[in-house]
Amino acid sequence: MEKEQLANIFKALGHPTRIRIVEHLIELNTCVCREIVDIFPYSQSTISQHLKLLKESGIVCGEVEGPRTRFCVDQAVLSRFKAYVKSL
Amino acid sequence: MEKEQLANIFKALGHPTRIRIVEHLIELNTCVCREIVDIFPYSQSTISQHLKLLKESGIVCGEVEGPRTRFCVDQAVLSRFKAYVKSL
DNA sequence: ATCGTTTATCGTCTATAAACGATAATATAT
DNA sequence: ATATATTATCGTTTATAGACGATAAACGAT
Repeated sequence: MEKEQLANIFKALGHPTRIRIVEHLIELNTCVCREIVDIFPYSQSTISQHLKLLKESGIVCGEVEGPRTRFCVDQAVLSRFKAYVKSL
Repeated sequence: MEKEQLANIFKALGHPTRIRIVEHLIELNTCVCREIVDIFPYSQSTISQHLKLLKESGIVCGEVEGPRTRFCVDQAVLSRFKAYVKSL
C-alpha cells in the first residue's frame, strides 16, 4: 500500500465525525447520505463533504442509485489498511 | 480509547512525512530530532513541528536528555490504537 | 410537466496545517 | 565565561480543512 494513499486514509479518519461515519457504515453495511445527515448535527452539505473526503481516500465507495447514493466501506482497502496498521 | 484521541492519532498520521517518522521511530526504537532532520528534506523547525504534533496526539513521547530530546513511540498508546483499528 | 426528495457543488468565511527563517533556550564542551 | 550543538518557539506566508447556505442536478412520483 502506497504511503500517499495510507496518509490519505489516515487523514480521512482524522476527524471525529468521519470516524463515526465509517463506524456507522461498517455497522449498517451500507447507507445513503440522508440517513447520516439525520444522525449528525451537521448540514447536508457538510456531511456530503465528509463523504467526499472518505471516498477520495478510497476507504469508502459510493454508487449512484437513482436519486441517491449508496455508500459503503471498501472492504479490500480497509483490509489492506488494517494490515498496514497491524504491521506497525 | 476516546474518539477525540483516536481522531488526533489518525490526523497525526495523516501526513506522509509523519508516517515515515513514526516508522523510523519504531525501527530504531528511539531517536533524537537531529537524526530525523538529517534524513528528511525539511528544515529543523518543520521536523520539530511534526514531532510536536505526533507528541500531542500521544502516539509519540519525548523526554529531554541534556540538550536534546529523545523521541520514541508510546507502545501503550500504539497498542490501543492498533486494537481499535483491528476492531473496525 | 411539475413537484418533492436527495445529493453534489459553489462560494464564502474562519480556522488550522505546512513550510520556512530567525531567534531563544538549554546543556555540553572548551 | 564563551562557544557550540540541539531543540523549541515565534512570526510569516500560502494552502487546505471545516462549516454553512444557496443552488444545481438527477430521479421518482403525481
